[in-house]
Amino acid sequence: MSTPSSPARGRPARLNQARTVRTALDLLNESGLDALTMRRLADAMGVQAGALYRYFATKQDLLTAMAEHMVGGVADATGPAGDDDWSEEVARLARALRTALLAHRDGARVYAGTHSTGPNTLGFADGLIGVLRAAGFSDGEAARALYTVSHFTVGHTLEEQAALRPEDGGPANAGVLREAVVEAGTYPHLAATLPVLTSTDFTAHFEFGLRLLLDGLRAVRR
Amino acid sequence: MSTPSSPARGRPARLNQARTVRTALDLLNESGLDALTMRRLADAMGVQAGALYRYFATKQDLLTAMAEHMVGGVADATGPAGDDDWSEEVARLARALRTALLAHRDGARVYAGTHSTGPNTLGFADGLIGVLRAAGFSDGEAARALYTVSHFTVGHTLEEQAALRPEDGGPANAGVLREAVVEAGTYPHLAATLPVLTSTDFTAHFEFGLRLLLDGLRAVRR
DNA sequence: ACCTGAACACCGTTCAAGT
DNA sequence: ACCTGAACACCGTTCAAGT
Repeated sequence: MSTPSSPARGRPARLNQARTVRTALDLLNESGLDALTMRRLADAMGVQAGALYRYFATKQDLLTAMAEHMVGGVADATGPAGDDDWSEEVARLARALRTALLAHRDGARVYAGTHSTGPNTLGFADGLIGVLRAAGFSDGEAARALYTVSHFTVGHTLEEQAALRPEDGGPANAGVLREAVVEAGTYPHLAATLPVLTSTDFTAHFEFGLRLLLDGLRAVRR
Repeated sequence: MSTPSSPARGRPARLNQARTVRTALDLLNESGLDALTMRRLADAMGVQAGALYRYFATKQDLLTAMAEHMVGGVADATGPAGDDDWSEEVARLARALRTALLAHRDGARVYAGTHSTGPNTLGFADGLIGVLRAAGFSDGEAARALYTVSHFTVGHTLEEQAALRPEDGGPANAGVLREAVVEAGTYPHLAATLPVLTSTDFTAHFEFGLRLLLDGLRAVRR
């Protein structure tokens, strides 16, 4: 974090961290992660690429700030009055994370490639662990359940967004898989389940996995 | 797949797909994914970078072949006589996938970034779905369970390997998280569970998540 | 204090030309 | 048929110098 010193002497800054992150997220939505370069971002802000390094020490730092911004509000995905049972609260948080990642092109890829310790990321983690601790899970169970839910959610959304990209995995992916399975003729179980495997109802896939995790947590709790 | 035509006329080839993939995996282990460039790989093979494009149309194709090679043998991770119950078979397959990804530096990152339709990847998928179908799960349940198990396993291993890298997430990560949580003073649940959250017993984390999924599958099956 | 201009050390990929 | 050499169109990052 290379925040320029506070007293506003000299020229008024044309750049700042917040505006840079917002512009970067706009550019991400328009062009995708592969096209998000420091030069193009600088261009979009009417500045030279080197100038960005006054606000972010590395591109990785910028991506981390973008990831943190993307999950803003996810931690607030708690029950209206908190009278929901714990499994519905966990489901709400997981769904909110997926939705937040889906809200930006390549959102899951950006999130998976960074490790924010900002308030949005930590707030989500604290909230999820808090729900489970309140429900009687041990510290170890609650912490590990956070990891399981997070890894599943990010892993799922990574695939979901990859399947939407034209280059790799797009509408083509289903065809490629079908072709490979049929051509080989040696994968009876893949052949039998192809309609489900190539379904684009990603919400159904996500909800199935989420249900497994919640049922698993119920079983663990005895 | 740009396999050069079969009849061996002209010069004997110094390059081929199999040797290139093996050398690339060696280089990956030595230097990591970020240092795996077409130029460095060509160098390691005593050739110019452009020559690689006779065997792989793009770097992405090379990475896909590497991913496919990495998970060789994972599909064979089935019971010694097949007399195990289905949940132990699924566990075996999931553990074998994690182990295969861990066997190469940045293995999960390579795997997550590609979509192989080779026999190792499809064999794993077919095997896992087959175990579940034989156990009485519906086609839809079996196919979706494959996705859930895969996404969790890859997501987990992605984090596990990120935590082992020095630059981002290494031994430093635990410290960074602790610092952020303590400094803010507003994350009681993270503070309480910090010892578990920063534990480097990744096998325990993985086994917990796997157990949730298997218990969830048992519940789904009624 | 903030940004420009220009450079450094690279990338993935293409393709005429050599052997 | 297989590979070289050289180029094209980029990258992230640094840093003296301007204002």
